[in-house]
Amino acid sequence: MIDDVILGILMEGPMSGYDIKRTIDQSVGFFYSASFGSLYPALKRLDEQKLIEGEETGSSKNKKLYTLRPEGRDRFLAWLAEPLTRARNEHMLKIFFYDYLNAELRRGRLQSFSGQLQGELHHLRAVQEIVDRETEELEDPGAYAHRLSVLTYGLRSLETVLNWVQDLQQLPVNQPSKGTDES
Amino acid sequence: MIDDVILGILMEGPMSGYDIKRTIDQSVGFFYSASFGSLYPALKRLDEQKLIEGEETGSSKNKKLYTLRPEGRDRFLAWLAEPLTRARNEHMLKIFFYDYLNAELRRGRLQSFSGQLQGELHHLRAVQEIVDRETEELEDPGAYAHRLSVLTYGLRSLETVLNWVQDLQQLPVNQPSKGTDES
DNA sequence: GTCCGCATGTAAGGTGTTACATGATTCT
DNA sequence: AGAATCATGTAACACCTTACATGCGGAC
Repeated sequence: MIDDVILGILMEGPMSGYDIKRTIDQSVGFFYSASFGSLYPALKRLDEQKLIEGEETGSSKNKKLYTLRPEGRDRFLAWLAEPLTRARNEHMLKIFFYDYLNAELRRGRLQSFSGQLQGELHHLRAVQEIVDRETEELEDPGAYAHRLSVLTYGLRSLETVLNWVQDLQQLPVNQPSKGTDES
Repeated sequence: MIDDVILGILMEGPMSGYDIKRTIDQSVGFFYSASFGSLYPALKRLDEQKLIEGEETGSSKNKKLYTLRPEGRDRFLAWLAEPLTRARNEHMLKIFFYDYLNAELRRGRLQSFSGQLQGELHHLRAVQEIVDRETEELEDPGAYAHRLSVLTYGLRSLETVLNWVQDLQQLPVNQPSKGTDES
Protein backbone atom coordinates (compact mmCIF):
# COMPACT_ATOMS: atom_id res chain seq x y z
CA MET A 1 0.00 0.00 0.00
CA ILE A 2 2.60 2.55 1.07
CA ASP A 3 4.66 1.63 -1.98
CA ASP A 4 1.93 2.73 -4.35
CA VAL A 5 1.34 5.92 -2.43
CA ILE A 6 5.02 6.79 -2.67
CA LEU A 7 5.04 6.09 -6.38
CA GLY A 8 1.94 8.25 -6.75
CA ILE A 9 3.55 11.12 -4.91
CA LEU A 10 6.69 10.82 -7.02
CA MET A 11 4.55 11.23 -10.16
CA GLU A 12 4.80 14.94 -9.33
CA GLY A 13 8.57 14.91 -9.53
CA PRO A 14 11.71 13.92 -7.59
CA MET A 15 11.58 14.32 -3.84
CA SER A 16 13.37 13.35 -0.64
CA GLY A 17 11.89 10.86 1.82
CA TYR A 18 11.23 13.67 4.22
CA ASP A 19 9.37 15.63 1.56
CA ILE A 20 7.33 12.59 0.61
CA LYS A 21 6.24 12.21 4.20
CA ARG A 22 5.28 15.87 4.42
CA THR A 23 3.43 15.70 1.11
CA ILE A 24 1.48 12.66 2.29
CA ASP A 25 0.55 14.36 5.55
CA GLN A 26 -0.60 17.49 3.81
CA SER A 27 -2.55 15.85 1.01
CA VAL A 28 -3.91 12.39 1.75
CA GLY A 29 -3.20 12.83 5.45
CA PHE A 30 -6.87 12.99 6.22
CA PHE A 31 -7.37 9.30 5.57
CA TYR A 32 -3.90 7.86 5.21
CA SER A 33 -0.79 8.26 7.28
CA ALA A 34 2.77 7.05 6.90
CA SER A 35 5.51 6.92 9.47
CA PHE A 36 9.22 7.22 8.76
CA GLY A 37 9.62 3.71 10.05
CA SER A 38 7.62 2.41 7.14
CA LEU A 39 8.58 5.05 4.62
CA TYR A 40 12.35 4.69 4.54
CA PRO A 41 12.39 0.90 4.30
CA ALA A 42 9.80 1.23 1.52
CA LEU A 43 12.03 3.65 -0.38
CA LYS A 44 14.92 1.24 -0.03
CA ARG A 45 12.74 -1.61 -1.29
CA LEU A 46 11.43 0.36 -4.24
CA ASP A 47 14.98 1.36 -5.11
CA GLU A 48 16.16 -2.26 -5.04
CA GLN A 49 13.22 -3.22 -7.23
CA LYS A 50 14.31 -0.55 -9.71
CA LEU A 51 10.95 1.18 -9.47
CA ILE A 52 12.51 4.41 -8.27
CA GLU A 53 16.03 5.76 -8.32
CA GLY A 54 17.64 7.34 -5.29
CA GLU A 55 20.63 9.59 -5.67
CA GLU A 56 22.63 11.33 -3.00
CA THR A 57 22.56 15.09 -3.21
CA GLY A 58 26.09 16.05 -2.24
CA SER A 59 24.41 19.08 -0.61
CA SER A 60 25.64 19.10 2.98
CA LYS A 61 23.00 16.92 4.68
CA ASN A 62 22.75 13.28 3.74
CA LYS A 63 19.63 14.06 1.76
CA LYS A 64 18.65 11.77 -1.11
CA LEU A 65 16.46 12.59 -4.06
CA TYR A 66 14.18 9.85 -5.30
CA THR A 67 13.03 9.82 -8.90
CA LEU A 68 10.25 7.68 -10.38
CA ARG A 69 11.48 5.21 -13.02
CA PRO A 70 9.24 4.18 -15.94
CA GLU A 71 8.78 0.74 -14.31
CA GLY A 72 7.57 2.43 -11.14
CA ARG A 73 5.19 4.55 -13.10
CA ASP A 74 3.78 1.41 -14.78
CA ARG A 75 3.38 -0.30 -11.46
CA PHE A 76 1.58 2.73 -10.04
CA LEU A 77 -0.77 3.02 -13.00
CA ALA A 78 -1.55 -0.70 -12.81
CA TRP A 79 -2.48 -0.33 -9.13
CA LEU A 80 -4.54 2.73 -9.98
CA ALA A 81 -6.47 0.86 -12.65
CA GLU A 82 -7.60 -1.92 -10.29
CA PRO A 83 -11.27 -1.88 -9.31
CA LEU A 84 -12.14 0.24 -6.29
CA THR A 85 -12.91 -1.50 -3.03
CA ARG A 86 -14.01 -0.08 0.27
CA ALA A 87 -11.43 -1.86 2.35
CA ARG A 88 -9.62 0.54 4.59
CA ASN A 89 -10.09 3.71 2.55
CA GLU A 90 -8.22 2.32 -0.40
CA HIS A 91 -10.91 3.93 -2.51
CA MET A 92 -10.12 7.43 -1.30
CA LEU A 93 -6.45 6.92 -1.85
CA LYS A 94 -6.98 5.75 -5.41
CA ILE A 95 -9.44 8.45 -6.31
CA PHE A 96 -7.00 11.03 -5.05
CA PHE A 97 -4.70 9.87 -7.84
CA TYR A 98 -7.48 9.37 -10.38
CA ASP A 99 -6.42 12.36 -12.46
CA TYR A 100 -3.61 10.06 -13.60
CA LEU A 101 -6.01 7.36 -14.79
CA ASN A 102 -7.36 7.47 -18.33
CA ALA A 103 -10.88 8.80 -18.53
CA GLU A 104 -12.58 5.72 -19.92
CA LEU A 105 -11.25 3.33 -17.29
CA ARG A 106 -11.96 5.93 -14.64
CA ARG A 107 -15.56 6.21 -15.75
CA GLY A 108 -15.97 2.43 -15.59
CA ARG A 109 -14.44 2.17 -12.15
CA LEU A 110 -16.53 4.99 -10.73
CA GLN A 111 -19.62 3.50 -12.32
CA SER A 112 -19.18 0.09 -10.75
CA PHE A 113 -18.09 1.63 -7.46
CA SER A 114 -21.24 3.68 -7.20
CA GLY A 115 -23.25 0.59 -8.12
CA GLN A 116 -21.53 -1.27 -5.34
CA LEU A 117 -22.27 1.54 -2.91
CA GLN A 118 -25.93 1.59 -3.94
CA GLY A 119 -26.10 -2.12 -3.30
CA GLU A 120 -24.64 -1.70 0.16
CA LEU A 121 -27.03 1.17 0.80
CA HIS A 122 -30.07 -0.90 -0.15
CA HIS A 123 -28.83 -3.67 2.06
CA LEU A 124 -28.24 -1.39 5.03
CA ARG A 125 -31.67 0.18 4.60
CA ALA A 126 -33.23 -3.25 4.65
CA VAL A 127 -31.27 -4.05 7.79
CA GLN A 128 -32.46 -0.85 9.38
CA GLU A 129 -36.10 -1.62 8.68
CA ILE A 130 -35.75 -4.99 10.34
CA VAL A 131 -33.89 -3.46 13.27
CA ASP A 132 -36.47 -0.69 13.60
CA ARG A 133 -39.28 -3.22 13.78
CA GLU A 134 -37.39 -5.26 16.35
CA THR A 135 -36.64 -2.13 18.36
CA GLU A 136 -40.32 -1.28 18.71
CA GLU A 137 -40.88 -4.51 20.59
CA LEU A 138 -38.26 -3.77 23.22
CA GLU A 139 -39.26 -2.62 26.68
CA ASP A 140 -36.42 -0.11 26.87
CA PRO A 141 -35.24 0.97 23.43
CA GLY A 142 -33.17 3.77 24.95
CA ALA A 143 -30.78 1.21 26.42
CA TYR A 144 -29.58 0.41 22.91
CA ALA A 145 -29.53 3.92 21.50
CA HIS A 146 -25.79 4.05 20.80
CA ARG A 147 -25.64 0.58 19.38
CA LEU A 148 -28.44 1.48 17.03
CA SER A 149 -26.96 4.82 16.18
CA VAL A 150 -23.97 3.29 14.45
CA LEU A 151 -26.38 1.90 11.89
CA THR A 152 -27.58 5.44 11.28
CA TYR A 153 -24.00 6.54 10.96
CA GLY A 154 -23.32 3.75 8.48
CA LEU A 155 -26.26 4.85 6.37
CA ARG A 156 -25.36 8.51 6.49
CA SER A 157 -21.74 7.98 5.64
CA LEU A 158 -22.67 5.61 2.83
CA GLU A 159 -25.01 8.28 1.49
CA THR A 160 -22.25 10.84 1.81
CA VAL A 161 -19.77 8.70 -0.13
CA LEU A 162 -22.34 7.81 -2.74
CA ASN A 163 -23.37 11.42 -3.32
CA TRP A 164 -19.76 12.39 -3.60
CA VAL A 165 -18.96 9.63 -6.09
CA GLN A 166 -21.98 10.60 -8.14
CA ASP A 167 -20.71 14.18 -8.21
CA LEU A 168 -17.39 12.86 -9.45
CA GLN A 169 -19.18 11.07 -12.25
CA GLN A 170 -20.66 14.39 -13.35
CA LEU A 171 -17.20 15.89 -13.76
CA PRO A 172 -16.33 16.96 -17.33
CA VAL A 173 -13.96 14.48 -18.94
CA ASN A 174 -10.31 15.39 -18.69
CA GLN A 175 -7.66 13.17 -20.18
CA PRO A 176 -4.70 12.77 -17.89
CA SER A 177 -1.62 14.72 -18.84
CA LYS A 178 0.87 12.32 -17.36
CA GLY A 179 -1.06 9.06 -17.06
CA THR A 180 -1.48 6.40 -19.74
CA ASP A 181 -3.85 3.75 -21.05
CA GLU A 182 -2.01 0.66 -19.99
CA SER A 183 -2.99 -2.34 -17.90
CA MET B 1 -8.03 -3.62 19.72
CA ILE B 2 -9.62 -6.97 18.93
CA ASP B 3 -9.31 -7.88 22.60
CA ASP B 4 -11.58 -5.05 23.65
CA VAL B 5 -14.06 -5.82 20.92
CA ILE B 6 -14.26 -9.43 22.07
CA LEU B 7 -14.77 -8.33 25.66
CA GLY B 8 -17.45 -5.92 24.49
CA ILE B 9 -19.28 -8.65 22.61
CA LEU B 10 -19.07 -10.96 25.61
CA MET B 11 -20.83 -8.31 27.72
CA GLU B 12 -23.99 -9.72 26.13
CA GLY B 13 -23.31 -13.17 27.48
CA PRO B 14 -21.22 -16.34 26.94
CA MET B 15 -20.44 -17.23 23.36
CA SER B 16 -18.21 -19.44 21.22
CA GLY B 17 -15.39 -18.00 19.12
CA TYR B 18 -17.36 -18.72 16.01
CA ASP B 19 -20.37 -16.86 17.40
CA ILE B 20 -18.22 -13.89 18.38
CA LYS B 21 -16.94 -13.66 14.83
CA ARG B 22 -20.46 -13.79 13.43
CA THR B 23 -21.68 -11.22 15.92
CA ILE B 24 -18.84 -8.89 14.98
CA ASP B 25 -19.57 -9.26 11.27
CA GLN B 26 -23.25 -8.60 11.75
CA SER B 27 -22.95 -5.66 14.10
CA VAL B 28 -19.76 -3.65 13.85
CA GLY B 29 -18.85 -5.33 10.56
CA PHE B 30 -19.45 -2.13 8.67
CA PHE B 31 -16.33 -0.53 10.03
CA TYR B 32 -14.45 -3.31 11.79
CA SER B 33 -13.59 -6.83 10.76
CA ALA B 34 -11.95 -9.73 12.52
CA SER B 35 -10.49 -12.88 11.06
CA PHE B 36 -10.30 -16.23 12.80
CA GLY B 37 -6.56 -15.99 12.58
CA SER B 38 -6.63 -13.07 14.97
CA LEU B 39 -9.71 -14.05 16.92
CA TYR B 40 -8.71 -17.45 18.25
CA PRO B 41 -5.25 -16.42 19.43
CA ALA B 42 -6.90 -13.41 21.08
CA LEU B 43 -9.33 -15.68 22.95
CA LYS B 44 -6.44 -17.82 24.10
CA ARG B 45 -4.58 -14.71 25.28
CA LEU B 46 -7.59 -13.31 27.11
CA ASP B 47 -8.14 -16.66 28.77
CA GLU B 48 -4.52 -16.82 29.96
CA GLN B 49 -4.86 -13.28 31.27
CA LYS B 50 -7.90 -14.41 33.25
CA LEU B 51 -10.07 -11.79 31.55
CA ILE B 52 -12.41 -14.40 30.16
CA GLU B 53 -13.05 -18.01 30.97
CA GLY B 54 -13.29 -20.67 28.31
CA GLU B 55 -14.92 -23.95 29.06
CA GLU B 56 -15.38 -26.93 26.80
CA THR B 57 -19.00 -27.72 26.15
CA GLY B 58 -19.06 -31.47 26.39
CA SER B 59 -21.92 -31.13 23.92
CA SER B 60 -20.69 -33.08 20.90
CA LYS B 61 -18.48 -30.60 19.00
CA ASN B 62 -15.18 -29.27 20.26
CA LYS B 63 -17.00 -26.05 20.88
CA LYS B 64 -15.92 -23.81 23.71
CA LEU B 65 -18.00 -21.26 25.52
CA TYR B 66 -16.26 -18.11 26.61
CA THR B 67 -17.56 -16.14 29.55
CA LEU B 68 -16.53 -12.65 30.57
CA ARG B 69 -14.83 -12.48 33.97
CA PRO B 70 -15.20 -9.42 36.22
CA GLU B 71 -11.57 -8.48 35.41
CA GLY B 72 -12.38 -8.56 31.70
CA ARG B 73 -15.41 -6.42 32.26
CA ASP B 74 -13.26 -3.88 34.12
CA ARG B 75 -10.70 -3.86 31.37
CA PHE B 76 -13.43 -3.33 28.76
CA LEU B 77 -15.03 -0.49 30.68
CA ALA B 78 -11.64 1.17 31.16
CA TRP B 79 -11.02 1.03 27.40
CA LEU B 80 -14.49 2.37 26.79
CA ALA B 81 -13.92 5.30 29.09
CA GLU B 82 -10.79 6.50 27.27
CA PRO B 83 -11.19 9.68 25.22
CA LEU B 84 -12.39 9.20 21.65
CA THR B 85 -9.88 9.58 18.86
CA ARG B 86 -10.39 9.43 15.13
CA ALA B 87 -7.63 6.94 14.43
CA ARG B 88 -8.91 4.07 12.34
CA ASN B 89 -12.56 4.20 13.31
CA GLU B 90 -11.81 3.54 16.93
CA HIS B 91 -14.44 6.15 17.66
CA MET B 92 -17.19 4.21 15.93
CA LEU B 93 -16.22 1.05 17.71
CA LYS B 94 -16.32 2.72 21.08
CA ILE B 95 -19.56 4.54 20.49
CA PHE B 96 -21.13 1.27 19.46
CA PHE B 97 -20.50 0.13 23.02
CA TYR B 98 -21.31 3.47 24.59
CA ASP B 99 -24.55 2.21 26.12
CA TYR B 100 -22.26 0.48 28.60
CA LEU B 101 -20.55 3.71 29.62
CA ASN B 102 -21.98 5.80 32.41
CA ALA B 103 -23.91 8.80 31.18
CA GLU B 104 -21.77 11.50 32.68
CA LEU B 105 -18.50 10.25 31.27
CA ARG B 106 -20.22 9.60 27.98
CA ARG B 107 -21.46 13.16 27.82
CA GLY B 108 -17.97 14.48 28.47
CA ARG B 109 -16.38 12.29 25.84
CA LEU B 110 -18.95 13.15 23.20
CA GLN B 111 -18.61 16.80 24.09
CA SER B 112 -14.86 16.91 23.60
CA PHE B 113 -15.09 14.67 20.55
CA SER B 114 -17.50 17.02 18.82
CA GLY B 115 -15.26 19.92 19.81
CA GLN B 116 -12.35 18.12 18.24
CA LEU B 117 -14.37 17.49 15.09
CA GLN B 118 -15.38 21.14 14.91
CA GLY B 119 -11.74 22.12 15.16
CA GLU B 120 -10.81 19.80 12.33
CA LEU B 121 -13.71 21.12 10.31
CA HIS B 122 -12.61 24.73 10.75
CA HIS B 123 -9.12 23.75 9.78
CA LEU B 124 -10.23 21.88 6.68
CA ARG B 125 -12.43 24.79 5.63
CA ALA B 126 -9.49 27.13 5.94
CA VAL B 127 -7.42 24.73 3.86
CA GLN B 128 -10.13 24.62 1.24
CA GLU B 129 -10.26 28.38 0.96
CA ILE B 130 -6.54 28.51 0.36
CA VAL B 131 -6.73 25.68 -2.14
CA ASP B 132 -9.68 27.31 -3.90
CA ARG B 133 -7.74 30.53 -4.31
CA GLU B 134 -4.71 28.67 -5.59
CA THR B 135 -6.87 26.68 -7.97
CA GLU B 136 -8.19 29.80 -9.64
CA GLU B 137 -4.71 30.69 -10.73
CA LEU B 138 -4.12 27.40 -12.54
CA GLU B 139 -4.30 27.19 -16.33
CA ASP B 140 -6.11 23.86 -16.23
CA PRO B 141 -7.97 23.31 -12.97
CA GLY B 142 -9.77 20.28 -14.43
CA ALA B 143 -6.52 18.35 -14.41
CA TYR B 144 -6.62 18.28 -10.62
CA ALA B 145 -10.32 17.69 -10.17
CA HIS B 146 -10.01 14.33 -8.40
CA ARG B 147 -7.17 15.44 -6.21
CA LEU B 148 -9.24 18.40 -5.13
CA SER B 149 -12.38 16.35 -4.71
CA VAL B 150 -10.93 14.38 -1.82
CA LEU B 151 -10.86 17.62 0.13
CA THR B 152 -14.56 17.96 -0.56
CA TYR B 153 -15.04 14.42 0.60
CA GLY B 154 -13.09 15.12 3.76
CA LEU B 155 -15.30 18.08 4.51
CA ARG B 156 -18.51 16.27 3.79
CA SER B 157 -17.64 13.24 5.83
CA LEU B 158 -16.47 15.41 8.70
CA GLU B 159 -19.80 17.23 8.56
CA THR B 160 -21.59 13.90 8.49
CA VAL B 161 -19.74 12.63 11.56
CA LEU B 162 -20.19 15.89 13.39
CA ASN B 163 -23.92 16.06 12.71
CA TRP B 164 -24.26 12.50 13.84
CA VAL B 165 -22.31 13.07 17.05
CA GLN B 166 -24.39 16.16 17.77
CA ASP B 167 -27.52 14.06 17.34
CA LEU B 168 -26.09 11.61 19.84
CA GLN B 169 -25.60 14.44 22.29
CA GLN B 170 -29.32 15.23 22.04
CA LEU B 171 -30.22 11.71 23.11
CA PRO B 172 -32.13 11.48 26.41
CA VAL B 173 -29.88 10.29 29.22
CA ASN B 174 -30.01 6.60 29.92
CA GLN B 175 -27.91 5.06 32.65
CA PRO B 176 -26.28 1.84 31.55
CA SER B 177 -27.88 -1.30 32.89
CA LYS B 178 -24.73 -3.38 32.88
CA GLY B 179 -21.94 -0.80 32.83
CA THR B 180 -20.43 0.92 35.82
CA ASP B 181 -18.85 4.14 37.01
CA GLU B 182 -15.34 2.95 37.45
CA SER B 183 -12.00 4.13 36.01
C1' DG C 1 24.60 28.44 21.72
C1' DT C 2 20.51 26.34 21.90
C1' DC C 3 16.34 24.99 19.90
C1' DC C 4 13.78 23.74 16.00
C1' DG C 5 13.19 21.81 11.56
C1' DC C 6 15.40 18.90 8.14
C1' DA C 7 17.14 14.40 7.22
C1' DT C 8 17.93 9.31 7.40
C1' DG C 9 17.83 5.11 9.30
C1' DT C 10 17.35 0.65 12.54
C1' DA C 11 15.28 -2.56 15.98
C1' DA C 12 11.73 -4.38 18.60
C1' DG C 13 7.33 -5.17 19.03
C1' DG C 14 2.40 -5.26 17.91
C1' DT C 15 -1.30 -6.59 15.08
C1' DG C 16 -3.34 -8.50 11.61
C1' DT C 17 -4.21 -11.45 7.21
C1' DT C 18 -4.05 -15.60 4.32
C1' DA C 19 -3.55 -20.13 3.78
C1' DC C 20 -3.43 -24.36 5.66
C1' DA C 21 -5.14 -28.31 8.46
C1' DT C 22 -8.74 -30.77 10.68
C1' DG C 23 -12.99 -32.45 11.95
C1' DA C 24 -18.18 -32.51 13.52
C1' DT C 25 -22.99 -31.58 12.45
C1' DT C 26 -26.93 -30.42 9.83
C1' DC C 27 -29.52 -29.99 5.74
C1' DT C 28 -31.04 -31.78 1.26
C1' DA D 1 -23.90 -39.35 0.38
C1' DG D 2 -22.45 -34.82 -0.37
C1' DA D 3 -22.50 -29.98 0.54
C1' DA D 4 -22.77 -26.26 3.48
C1' DT D 5 -22.08 -24.56 7.83
C1' DC D 6 -20.21 -24.89 12.37
C1' DA D 7 -15.95 -25.08 14.86
C1' DT D 8 -11.06 -24.55 16.26
C1' DG D 9 -6.53 -23.80 15.60
C1' DT D 10 -1.44 -22.96 13.63
C1' DA D 11 2.27 -21.00 10.67
C1' DA D 12 4.06 -17.91 7.57
C1' DC D 13 4.04 -13.70 6.21
C1' DA D 14 2.90 -8.71 5.60
C1' DC D 15 2.79 -4.51 7.34
C1' DC D 16 3.09 -0.85 10.29
C1' DT D 17 4.20 1.87 14.72
C1' DT D 18 7.10 3.46 18.42
C1' DA D 19 11.22 4.37 20.19
C1' DC D 20 15.78 4.93 19.53
C1' DA D 21 20.06 6.77 17.37
C1' DT D 22 22.44 10.23 14.79
C1' DG D 23 23.68 14.48 12.71
C1' DC D 24 23.37 19.03 9.78
C1' DG D 25 21.80 23.81 9.17
C1' DG D 26 19.32 27.93 10.11
C1' DA D 27 16.98 31.19 13.24
C1' DC D 28 16.89 33.88 17.33
